[in-house]
Amino acid sequence: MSAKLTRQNKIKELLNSKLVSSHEELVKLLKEEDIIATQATLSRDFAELGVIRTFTDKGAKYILNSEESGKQIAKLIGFEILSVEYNESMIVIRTLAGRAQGIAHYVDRLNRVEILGTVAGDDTVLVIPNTHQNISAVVGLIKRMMVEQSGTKNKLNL
Amino acid sequence: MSAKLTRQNKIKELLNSKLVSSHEELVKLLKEEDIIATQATLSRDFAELGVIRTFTDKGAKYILNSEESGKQIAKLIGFEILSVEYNESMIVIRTLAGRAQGIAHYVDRLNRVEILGTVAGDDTVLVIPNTHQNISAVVGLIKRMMVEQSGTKNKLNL
DNA sequence: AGGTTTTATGAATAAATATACAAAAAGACT
DNA sequence: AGTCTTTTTGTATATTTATTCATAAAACCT
Repeated sequence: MSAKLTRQNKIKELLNSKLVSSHEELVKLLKEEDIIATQATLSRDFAELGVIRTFTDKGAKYILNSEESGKQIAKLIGFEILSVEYNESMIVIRTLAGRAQGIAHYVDRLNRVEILGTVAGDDTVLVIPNTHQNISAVVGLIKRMMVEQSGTKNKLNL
Repeated sequence: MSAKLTRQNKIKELLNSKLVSSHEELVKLLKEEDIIATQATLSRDFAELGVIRTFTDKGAKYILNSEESGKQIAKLIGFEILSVEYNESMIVIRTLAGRAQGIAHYVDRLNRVEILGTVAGDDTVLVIPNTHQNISAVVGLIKRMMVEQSGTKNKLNL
């Protein structure tokens, strides 16, 4: 495994397990694991990994992008989307009985600004786009998402 | 509305509609709307609003993380509302898992003509306003209702 | 209203992050 | 092996963001 990959994997691990508030802090944590890197390198790593900075009561906190972690969840769910339809103000996803909650949860975890929220029943998910968003763009987003995750493009009528 | 609230609302609006890559950039955008503020103020606003920084192919991008900022205020509210957001045709109330039904029931019981009905999932309530109703008026109604319940008006960013 | 406390803000500056540039390391291909 | 190309990294520095300290504004009392 390349040095870069080793380091980035360790970074993911550390971000998931510790509260990291600055690049320099992470430099030290890495050093404890015998991985030497400078702040500049971490700055680049953060961009590549899509690390995001959030605010906590204790100041900044760097975490891995939720879209990434969301994708991990998705694999566990296993989508069975039957259809994705929409009118001018919302999108309706049809799925198998009992799957809607999981799909809605996944969509939520994507944390996309384009999406205001979701409501899930048993076999239907309602996706509410944000104001100012072109709804077909959001539909595209969802379809791409689902296809990516399910790998069953052909089965779907997308 | 206080100057701070006006500004923060405009910030939310701008972050949802434009790609903002730095504080200074937002200073200028705000100035175009006749809102004068310095970078220092925006730094504080970002922390309060729970704005997060993500990476795009075009560099940094600041976006709202309603879930995060919502959590900060959640404890202050009896219902545990995380956020109240809306687009041009409906309102989405986020809450903790299992609370949505109770909140929807409460909204129903208000028996307001402005509200056509509600749909509740597990952690999300959809409020459908009556035709021709000004949606922000209905949002105001809901927020006031929540504040009445919690009695913590000033602390909330609602 | 006037006095007191709390909250909000700006200017200056400290602290943190991103980047330009040069050099080293790693591959790729004879 | 050697040469060329690409990728990765560090140093130094530019840029950006957070904070300190002082002041102003707002809220809160009698």
